[in-house]
Amino acid sequence: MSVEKSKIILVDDHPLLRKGIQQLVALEDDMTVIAEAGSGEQALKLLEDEDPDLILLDLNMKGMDGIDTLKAMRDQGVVARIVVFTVSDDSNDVVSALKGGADGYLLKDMDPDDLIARLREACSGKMVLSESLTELLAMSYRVDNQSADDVYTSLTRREKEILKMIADGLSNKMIGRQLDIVEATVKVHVKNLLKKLSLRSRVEAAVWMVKRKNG
Amino acid sequence: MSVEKSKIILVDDHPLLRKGIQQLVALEDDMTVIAEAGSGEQALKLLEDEDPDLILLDLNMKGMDGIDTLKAMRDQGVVARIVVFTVSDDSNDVVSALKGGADGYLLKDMDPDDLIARLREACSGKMVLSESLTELLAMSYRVDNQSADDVYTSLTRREKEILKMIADGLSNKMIGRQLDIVEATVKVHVKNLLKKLSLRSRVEAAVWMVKRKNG
DNA sequence: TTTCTATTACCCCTAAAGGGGTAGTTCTTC
DNA sequence: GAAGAACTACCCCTTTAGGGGTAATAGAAA
Repeated sequence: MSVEKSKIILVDDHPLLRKGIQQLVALEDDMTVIAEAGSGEQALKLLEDEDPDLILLDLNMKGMDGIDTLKAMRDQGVVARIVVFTVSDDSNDVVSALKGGADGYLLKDMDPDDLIARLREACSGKMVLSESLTELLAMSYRVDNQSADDVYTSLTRREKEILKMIADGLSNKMIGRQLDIVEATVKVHVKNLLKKLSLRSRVEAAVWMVKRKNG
Repeated sequence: MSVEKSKIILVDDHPLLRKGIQQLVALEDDMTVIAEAGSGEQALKLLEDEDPDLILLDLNMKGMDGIDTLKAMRDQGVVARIVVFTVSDDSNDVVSALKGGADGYLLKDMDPDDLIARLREACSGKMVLSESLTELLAMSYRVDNQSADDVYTSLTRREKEILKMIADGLSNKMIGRQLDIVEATVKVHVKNLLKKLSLRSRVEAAVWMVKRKNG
């Protein structure tokens, strides 16, 4: 009797990419794709019946996003190794995936043969990360120990209010008029929120806010 | 003698996706993938030797982006049908792709069988569009006559470069250092790009840029 | 050739931003 | 009631941003 094949589940909303990986895996004799899901919800349902060794999970999906799916899987007690497989090399995504219990983070932009090798490593229990992420991870630890969302909640009501207005392109004077306080007071709030967010200018604050909302 | 197969070139920076499509097409007897490119530059070089009937082009690539590649192809006199194949359902992308001379716009998030059918239609000269884009196109005509992308493309190379840096939070002085030009010159470019984009400050410009990219 | 655009660099100026401080008020929390 | 956080308002100051102008240079287009 031959060695048991590693059972893999693919979660990605692109049928084509699933097909590509599925056919790639099919060429190997030590692993097999036992199921596919096109959404987080579908994947969670699938896991009620299936017991895979590895789940390859896309982050950028319609509906429930990858990070939420990941967390839900862990909450559901899924013991399979979960490897995030995405195009995003945003440090926030990487960090929150790892904090959410991911066993790996691979970028889609990789060589097919490389992918197979990484999947094999992941099945054997190794943590797999794309090379280009190493530096990025180091950065994210150095720059902000505290995840982006924690920092935001540390802002006061007024600061959040003003941050939103900054992202709308309002000047301090205009914000003051809007809130019926003097410009000098607005500047105090801006000063404080920049410090809390470790940002150097209102431009960075605006970008931070926009990316946080829909990036 | 059998009918000639339609010759297809794939342009996408994800090897896996290329593989998926390539194998999918291989199952059909009326079309064949004759070449693949992982970047816009590579694709343009390829077209010096190859004469495909259809080019399937990803928008979101590293280096030269899809729209620029598309335009460059048309400038080079490429007569093949060019179908954009991407994840982006941003109306700006759709409009500028069509204005750039695309013969179709398909979302990656589609059924494999559907894709094959659409490719076949495209080869036969039909314009192919994903269903979900219809409403979006209507919207883009209703809301703003001048699409955001037209404005963007009206920027010079230098202005685009500086706009990106603004979105990264750099000050004029830092941009100058980066580009090895004096701050005063940077200010000239900022002044001009703000005017072209009808924006009132670098904060608005930064937000505009971020939203344009991933909003 | 001439014309036009892009890029560079400088002049002028005002407005806006940001960082430091002190200090009064209100409201909650211990 | 005391302590602390939040919000307000002002002082000081320097740096940055933005809008107007002129002008030289290089390269592409007509």
